[in-house]
Amino acid sequence: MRVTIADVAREAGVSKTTVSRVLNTKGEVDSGTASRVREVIASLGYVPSSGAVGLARGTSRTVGMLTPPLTWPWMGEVLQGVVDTVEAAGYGLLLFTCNRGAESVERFTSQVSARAFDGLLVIEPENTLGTITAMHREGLPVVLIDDRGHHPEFPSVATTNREGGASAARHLLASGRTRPLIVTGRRHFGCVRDRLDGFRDVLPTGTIAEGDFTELSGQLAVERHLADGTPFDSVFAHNDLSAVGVLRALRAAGRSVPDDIAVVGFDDLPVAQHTEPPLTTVRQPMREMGETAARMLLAHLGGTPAPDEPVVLPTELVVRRSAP
Amino acid sequence: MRVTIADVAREAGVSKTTVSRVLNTKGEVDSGTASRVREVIASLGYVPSSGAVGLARGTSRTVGMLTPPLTWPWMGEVLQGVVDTVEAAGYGLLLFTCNRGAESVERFTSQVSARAFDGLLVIEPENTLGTITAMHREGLPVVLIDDRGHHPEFPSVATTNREGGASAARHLLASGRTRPLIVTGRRHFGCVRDRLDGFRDVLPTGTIAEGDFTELSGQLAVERHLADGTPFDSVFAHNDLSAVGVLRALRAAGRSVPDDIAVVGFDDLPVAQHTEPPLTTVRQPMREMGETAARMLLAHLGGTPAPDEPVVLPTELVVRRSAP
DNA sequence: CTGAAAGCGCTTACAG
DNA sequence: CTGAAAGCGCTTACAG
Repeated sequence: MRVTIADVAREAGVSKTTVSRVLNTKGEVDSGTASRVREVIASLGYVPSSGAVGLARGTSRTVGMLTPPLTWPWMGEVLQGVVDTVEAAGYGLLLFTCNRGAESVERFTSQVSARAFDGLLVIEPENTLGTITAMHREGLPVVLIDDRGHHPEFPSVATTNREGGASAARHLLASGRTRPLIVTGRRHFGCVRDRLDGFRDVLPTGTIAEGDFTELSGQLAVERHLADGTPFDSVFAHNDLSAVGVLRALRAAGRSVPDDIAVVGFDDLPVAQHTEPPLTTVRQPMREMGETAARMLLAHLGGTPAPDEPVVLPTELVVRRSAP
Repeated sequence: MRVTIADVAREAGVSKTTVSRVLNTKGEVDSGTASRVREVIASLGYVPSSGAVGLARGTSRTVGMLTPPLTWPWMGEVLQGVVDTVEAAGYGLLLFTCNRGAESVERFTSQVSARAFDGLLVIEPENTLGTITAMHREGLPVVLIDDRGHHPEFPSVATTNREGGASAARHLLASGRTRPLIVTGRRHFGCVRDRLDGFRDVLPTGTIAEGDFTELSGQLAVERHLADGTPFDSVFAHNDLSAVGVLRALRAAGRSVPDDIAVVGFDDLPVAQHTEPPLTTVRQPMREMGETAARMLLAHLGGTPAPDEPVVLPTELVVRRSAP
């Protein structure tokens, strides 16, 4: 049988009210009584039922998190940052991915109405930004971890995409490269525009090839421009995955990296250390973004008003052999 | 204000009991009454509070999951398999990682006592198998996703490590390799012993180097045996990460893969497609293991007795250029 | 400093 | 087929 607050009260010879006060350290309890109650709690191994506490208090001490597919290469970092922060605050983390179409979005929505969690962390809500915005308007605290420049009407954490692009350009320029091939992601993403603008502020020359963040798109872009005869002495790929495709195509074409062509990526995934040659890249602080977003949400739940500007964490250029 | 079952009852002119029966499709309700209630539910946008339902029913319709660091390369696959299955069943998934030492284990333990979830999925519980076993004995349904051969006293899902090792050996033997260097993981892991045994059943010759599943350990093993003058015509690395280190060391030493030395890994991480040359490896069905474990746990929660043998999912040899 | 009682929002015998 | 009432395990005014 489960041990309840009533068992503790009986055993300690006090009321449930008093046990509750001890549990929640409400101060106004005689210290002798309090320590007696604490002893009973320990000896009985009593732990309050989270469901009952939640019902009585009207909060769940749980935050929800809605993510894109967990197999995305940097998801583990973000998630780890979130889990660590949430756990340390004594909150639970409820995970949702909604990657099975409308039905799963609906299910998620009803979890929100069911008050299964007090606040929501969101990453890259492909087609759900509208739904999320509606939930936020209804009063659900939300924080977005935003790699793509959505600029929502609720708090978010982002990174310095523009400065990241600029840092890549400065690095290439410093080693005398002036004719970059830029392999972007989809142009409708805010982060892609920012990375591109930052880069071109510094290095306005070169060629732009629109990719889609996949390895294949990096490979195809290089193959096409090599075939075209487009002259380029370097490549700035908007993410590491497409940079891997770039490296592959260059190797296949017999171009040496970095001697013929220097390559810079974006993200700093683990794979960046394992490419041949290892990839110079602009690091996104994914774990820190997860931690920061979780802290913002928890602070908001604790009553601190949320910042009305996105919180922006700095990128960092990581120099490896593909662009020394 | 939150819409409650009382609001629905009043609006529909019935008792809360009746609304509850409609909600839980208990049959014994007049179909006219039922549809009227359903209309009111829809028009009010009523969703039952999960906390209240959980308290009244004594279950949370939530499963917990305890994982090692989420940045491990194959965690995303497992987690995705679990989340999909759990979501589809209408359950929530509460995530814990306990990677901040004793304090976080304690916190996790108290979540268990708090009945925050009905059952637990566990991956690779480094130092927590004792705790978990105790929880299982106390009545918590548990399923282990087991990459390491723990053979616990509760249900688990595993993969064919022994046959996987054997398939690697058969493949190498078929291309005429007879002097393998085997880079293992830590020998106390059951999976390491199994992979080794399976391999040696087929190919009992060669040299064994104990590694620890890190890239560095693969690299060092090769460097050492190259320096030793140990003759080997192939390498079987017990995971892909150490295989990456193996490839790096071979390249640095000017050995060609696969002409001089063929290399086979284990796992089939995404990186296996991006190494130079791409890595032949034994695929572990991580996503399927996650799905299967989640299904087993849900079935158990639904009353089906759990299988007393581990459920074993097959590995598959994926042939790429490092060992054609 | 302490307790009796109401209430959080449901479900579930029990009675009709 | 339907409802009143008790109960799930807590918290929180309120009164003393």
